[in-house]
Amino acid sequence: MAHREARQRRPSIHDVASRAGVSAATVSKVMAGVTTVKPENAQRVFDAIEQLGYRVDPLASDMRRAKRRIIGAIMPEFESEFFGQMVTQLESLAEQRGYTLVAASSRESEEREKEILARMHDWRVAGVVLAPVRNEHGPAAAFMKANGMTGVLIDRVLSDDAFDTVSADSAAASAEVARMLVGKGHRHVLVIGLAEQAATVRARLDGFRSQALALDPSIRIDVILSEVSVEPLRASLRDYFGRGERPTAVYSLLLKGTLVALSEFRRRGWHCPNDISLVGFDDAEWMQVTWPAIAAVVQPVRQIAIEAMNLLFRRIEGEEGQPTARLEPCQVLMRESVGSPGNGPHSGGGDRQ
Amino acid sequence: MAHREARQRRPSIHDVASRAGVSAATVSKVMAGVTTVKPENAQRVFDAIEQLGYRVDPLASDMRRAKRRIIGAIMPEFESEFFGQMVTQLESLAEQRGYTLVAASSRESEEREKEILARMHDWRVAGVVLAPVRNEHGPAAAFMKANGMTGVLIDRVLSDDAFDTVSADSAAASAEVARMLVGKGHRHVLVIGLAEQAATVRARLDGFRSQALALDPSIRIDVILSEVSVEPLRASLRDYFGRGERPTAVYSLLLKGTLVALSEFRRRGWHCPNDISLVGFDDAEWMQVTWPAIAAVVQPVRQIAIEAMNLLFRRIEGEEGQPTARLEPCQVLMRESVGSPGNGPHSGGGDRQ
DNA sequence: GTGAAAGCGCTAACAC
DNA sequence: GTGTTAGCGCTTTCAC
Repeated sequence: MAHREARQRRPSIHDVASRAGVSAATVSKVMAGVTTVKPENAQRVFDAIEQLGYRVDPLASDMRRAKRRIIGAIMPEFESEFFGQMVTQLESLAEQRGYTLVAASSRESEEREKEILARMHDWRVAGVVLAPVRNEHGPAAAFMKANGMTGVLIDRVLSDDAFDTVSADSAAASAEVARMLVGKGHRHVLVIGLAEQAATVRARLDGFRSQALALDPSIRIDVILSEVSVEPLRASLRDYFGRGERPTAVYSLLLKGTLVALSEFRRRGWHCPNDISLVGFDDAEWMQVTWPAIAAVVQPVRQIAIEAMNLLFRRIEGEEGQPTARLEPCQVLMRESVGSPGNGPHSGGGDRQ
Repeated sequence: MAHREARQRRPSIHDVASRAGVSAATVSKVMAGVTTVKPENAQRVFDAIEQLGYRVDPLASDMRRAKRRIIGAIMPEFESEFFGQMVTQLESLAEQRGYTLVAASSRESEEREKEILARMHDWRVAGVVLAPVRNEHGPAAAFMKANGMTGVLIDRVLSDDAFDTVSADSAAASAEVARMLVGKGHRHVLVIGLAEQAATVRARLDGFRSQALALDPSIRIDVILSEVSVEPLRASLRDYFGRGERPTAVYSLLLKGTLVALSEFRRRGWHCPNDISLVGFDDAEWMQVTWPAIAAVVQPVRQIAIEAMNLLFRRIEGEEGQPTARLEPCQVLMRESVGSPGNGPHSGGGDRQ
């Protein structure tokens, strides 16, 4: 590596060309790996590149090409482990194919989601991985459709007539949760979630309910779905318990719900699993270190990312055909927050920790 | 909005120009807000833009300009709340100034960090916000320096002779933690951390130690610093407690350490704060819902992001002068995990829950 | 095998 | 006031 006290203008392909005594076109060919270049010249080009520390300008390069080697990723938020991992995976997969990932957060706003998409369209990204705020029927997907963008929908989606979709198999996971809870003897379960993310929540709910009822038709399943945000959910929950409802287990359909449930338990001095059991959709690192550890459904982030990118690149490369709707299997992690009812439920919040 | 069944080529500035009956240059001027354009023509341009749904191609635009309106952000990871929030903030601040943020994760690897930086350099980003894996003396900062890139260093940094730095005032926060713990009567405290992130950890450690010793010179402060990763820390901690060491409080200098401490407590059946107190650097959402809630130092993410972007843009706009080293104040959130020693320490892990 | 020429979509001088 | 010209740095025919 030559020691360049670099400042100002970086060497361009023409600098390399003149130093190697060839034309810019030849340099471009050498870099593209075209074999028809005389080995001797190729070597001189490589030498010049090395000496100058030359690197192609991806912008200029993309400018000329048909497709730009940029993938856009739109997530509802960056703050959670799930989407953090997702972006990390997507970034790495995009890189592997020589693409740059440009990630943006819609901050749980459909309006912003559409704006971001418009901006990505301006950038003429080759493809988009969209994790919609709500579901596949939002304005963002419509925008993509209307503008002929190529993309894949992930996470809060079930299936779409225009785009491939990839998400966790929530229904199957929920069914497994049902089997576990019923198996442990629970016959009164509260399910909490956010109605806004309609399709996915429905799947999780139905998966749980049908399996639970199949196992024991007399089981009682209460459901609290908050419309938009998490705070109303907290209020409803507080109200629900305040009315004297005493399910033996709570299944939260989303991470924030798990947090809310825990804090409400805490408020009442209930402990898991003696006073009540808890399972949450979505795992988090802290769940295995709390007292007790919280049982959770682990989403296959990596699988979703890999599958999404595979599908996306297939479309980018021009593959036609009906959109597919993939469901990747989850893993249910049993932990101590789930026990059998009757081992001292609601023993009165003995306040030892 | 005209209903365009968009496919293939988007309208270019020339399409707008010909439709408006002016030249491309005029369109460009109108969009740039130049006032010397005849109002009538300006109007026709606006109309054409609207009818065609025209939007500038930022790539092409940046291509021609001197500086590209792209800011690179490099974080050690995306999975934690802290960096997730940071990216969200940075993205929003960049947008406000008409820039696009391209975020990348170095995945805690200095080697990868340098590669990413090289790629950002290829992109000719206007500036970089770098949260280094280790500290300001790593290869990434050196690369930036050698290539005359403009940037700001954040988080795991103290000060630098080439770049502005912004980080949380760990020392002051740690001093406050010391005041609190000593104030509660703790005279034997274990501090845990990662040695790799040298400078910041030192600052936190020194801040704590000097304040604690100032308050009570006889206080005993044990320190466990794992070299590189968190797992050895767990082993050391297990060993430490296994030897029969019984501090009345633990101060973890990093989030993962807090998790490790909790899980080790748990393994031994200890509960906070009765058996041992715990404070961690870095807050997380779950910490307020566990039993008990975990006391934590909250980093001023937003302030750091704002300050970093201010400094960065000032440099981008050509401001010269000595690099500054900013420290933003933290907030110490007292929660139930901290109590007074002697209220039943090590009472023997009564295994309720 | 290689280079000249054209041009991706835009903006900035500089004429007119 | 506005259009012409000349690129930004690259890739891609298409002659030679």
